[in-house]
Amino acid sequence: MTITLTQGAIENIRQMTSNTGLPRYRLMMSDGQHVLSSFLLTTQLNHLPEQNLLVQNCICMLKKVVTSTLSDGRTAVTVMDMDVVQSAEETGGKIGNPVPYNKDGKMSSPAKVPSTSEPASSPSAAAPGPSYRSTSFSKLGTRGKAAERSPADSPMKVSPAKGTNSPMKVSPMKASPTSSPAKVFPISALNPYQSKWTIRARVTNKSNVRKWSNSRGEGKLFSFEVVDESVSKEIFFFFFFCFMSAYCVAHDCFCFIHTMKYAGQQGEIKITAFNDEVDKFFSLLEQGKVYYISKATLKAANKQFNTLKNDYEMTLHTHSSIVPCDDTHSIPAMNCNFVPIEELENRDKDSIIDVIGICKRAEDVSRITTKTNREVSKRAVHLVDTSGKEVIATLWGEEAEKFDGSGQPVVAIKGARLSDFGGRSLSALFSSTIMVNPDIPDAFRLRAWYDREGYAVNSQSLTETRSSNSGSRMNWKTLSEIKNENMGHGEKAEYFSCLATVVFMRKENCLYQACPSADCNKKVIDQHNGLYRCEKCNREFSNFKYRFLLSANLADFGDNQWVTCFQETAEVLLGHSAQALGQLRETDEAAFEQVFQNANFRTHIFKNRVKLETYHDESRVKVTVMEVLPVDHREYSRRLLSNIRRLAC
DNA sequence: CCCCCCCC
Repeated sequence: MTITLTQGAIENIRQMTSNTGLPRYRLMMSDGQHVLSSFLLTTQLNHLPEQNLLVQNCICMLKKVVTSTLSDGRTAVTVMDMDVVQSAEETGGKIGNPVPYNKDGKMSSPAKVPSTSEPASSPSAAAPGPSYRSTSFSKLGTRGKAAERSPADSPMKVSPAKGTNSPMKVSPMKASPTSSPAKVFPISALNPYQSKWTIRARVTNKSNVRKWSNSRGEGKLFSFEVVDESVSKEIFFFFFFCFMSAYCVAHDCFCFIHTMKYAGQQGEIKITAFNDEVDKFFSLLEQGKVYYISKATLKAANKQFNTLKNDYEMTLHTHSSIVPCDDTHSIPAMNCNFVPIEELENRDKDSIIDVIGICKRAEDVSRITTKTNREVSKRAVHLVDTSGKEVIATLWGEEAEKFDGSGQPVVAIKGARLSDFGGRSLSALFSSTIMVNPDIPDAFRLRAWYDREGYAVNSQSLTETRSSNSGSRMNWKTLSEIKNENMGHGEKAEYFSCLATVVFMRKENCLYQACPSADCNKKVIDQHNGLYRCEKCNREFSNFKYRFLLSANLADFGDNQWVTCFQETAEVLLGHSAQALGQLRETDEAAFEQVFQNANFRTHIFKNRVKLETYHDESRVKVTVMEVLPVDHREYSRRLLSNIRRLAC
C-alpha cells in the first residue's frame, strides 16, 4: 500500500505527566513537509503508545482533534481520536525532509488559504484548490493530497529548515498580535477541552429560580437554553481536515467562521446558574434576547434530564461573563422541528417533540393534587393542524394559569412529551417552551389555513377523552390481562376494551325466538300450535321476532376469550339483522353459512363488560360485548405495538 | 452543586 500523508507520521513521542497523575504523551507529527511538536494525546488514547502501537515513524489518521491556544500564545493540538494506519516497519523511516512548521512563517496566498472574511457557500467553493475537491473525510490519511505536492507547489513560504535533527526544538509559536482573546464560536464546537471561547446565542427558554436541599447541601439555581447558528461537528472536522490538515494547524480558530456560513445549522446548549450566579444573571437574561457568553464550565450533558441536541451542557461560575448583544439578526429565533399532529400516531411514547397547531379550544384551568401531594394547576388545550388531526396538550403551573386561548391562537410547544394517555396526547415539561402566536412562517401558514377553511374541518382527535368517547374511557387490555388481573372478580362489573379477531362463532344457537312486544326481548316458548308464549308478558302470540345471542371466540396475539354478543353487537359482527338472518336460515342454508364465513377472522375493537358469575356453585367470568367499533390499520398496528412493548417489560 | 416534568 502506498500512503501519501496529510498528517501525520510520528517523528517523536515524549511522555509528560498530566495533573490527573496519568502519563500524558506529546507527539511530534510530520506531514512530510513540516513537523509540529505540540500534539498532545488525550489520556484515553494512552494505550496506543503504551502498547507500542503508536511509535516513532508510524503513520496515523487523526480523526478528532481540538486545538487550543496556550497562555504563551502557542497552539496545542489535542488528539481525541486517531488510528494508526501503518506501522513504523512498513513505513521504514522518516518520509521526506520536513521542516519545523512556524506560525510566523507566513500563511501566504490568500487565494489558497481560506480567509475568515470570505463566506464559503459550499465545500468545493471554499476548497483551496482543485486537488482538494474529491477529498473526503473517511479517506483522509490514506489518500490525502497535501503531501503529493512538491515543495515548490506549496502555498506556504517555508522558513529555512532548522533543527530537523533534533525534532523537539521547534521554534515556539508566538501569539498573533491581532488575535483577540476569544472569538465567537459556534455552540457545536464547544467542548470541555477548550476554554477560550465566546458564544453569541439567543435565550430560548429560561426556568424560574428553584431552591434545592439535599444531603450534599442546599442552594438555588435556574437554567436556560440558548441557540445559535452552528454547524455539526462532523462538518467542522471535515473542513478541518480538508483545509487545515497539512499546513495551518497552528492558525488559531481556523475555519469556524467559514463552516458557520456554510452549514447554517443551529446549535443549542443548556446552561445552569447556581447561587451567586443566580443573583448575578437571572434578571439580566431574557427569553428571546441574544448574549455573548464566555468562561463557563463545559461538562457532559446529563441526558436523563437534558433533551437538547448537544453532548455537553454548561455551568456558570464566578468568572463567567454574559453580555447582551444587539446584533441579533443572524441568530435563529428557536431551534424547532415541528412534527405534524397526524405524525404523532407513529412516534414513540415519551418522545420529546415540537408541535405547532391552532388552539381550537382551551379548557378551563383546574387545580390537581399530585401523587406526592403537591398542588398544581393544569389546563388542556386542543391543537389542530392542516392534517385535520387534533391532539390534547396539557399545560402546567404558571403556563396553565396565564394561558389565554381566546381568538384561537397558534400555539407552538418546543419539547413537549408524547404520552399514550387516551391514545396520544402531549404534556408540557418544565423544559418546554410554549409560544403563543409566534412570529414564524409555520404560524402564519396555520393562521391562514384555519381562517380560510380549517375552522370548518371536523378534526379527528388522537386523544380519546370521556367527552369525546360518550362517557366511557377506553381501558385497553389484552385478553391475557383479563385473566391475569382477575378482572370482574370484584363486587362490580368491570369494563375493558380490546383489539381482537373473531376466530369462531357458534351459529347453532345464535338466534332465539323472542317476544314480539316492543320492549320485551324474553324468549318465547313454542307451543307447537302456531302460538308462542311469553312468560314475562304472560301472553301468547301468533308470531315472534328473532334476536341474537351469539357466542363468539375472540383472539389476540396472546390469548383467546369466549364472549357473548347480544342484538346490536352481533348485528355489527355478522352484518345482518337478526330478522334477516333468521329468514335466511329458514330459506337458504348455504347463504346462512356464508354469512358466518364472511364474518369470521375479522378484527374489531371490542368494548366489553366483565363479571364473575356463579351458577350452581360454579363460577366463571362472563364477558359481554357492549360495543363493536371498526379499526383502521394504523390503530391496529399502534395497539399491537404498545401491547407487545407492555408484555416485553 | 439540580434533575420537579405532575392529572385524568
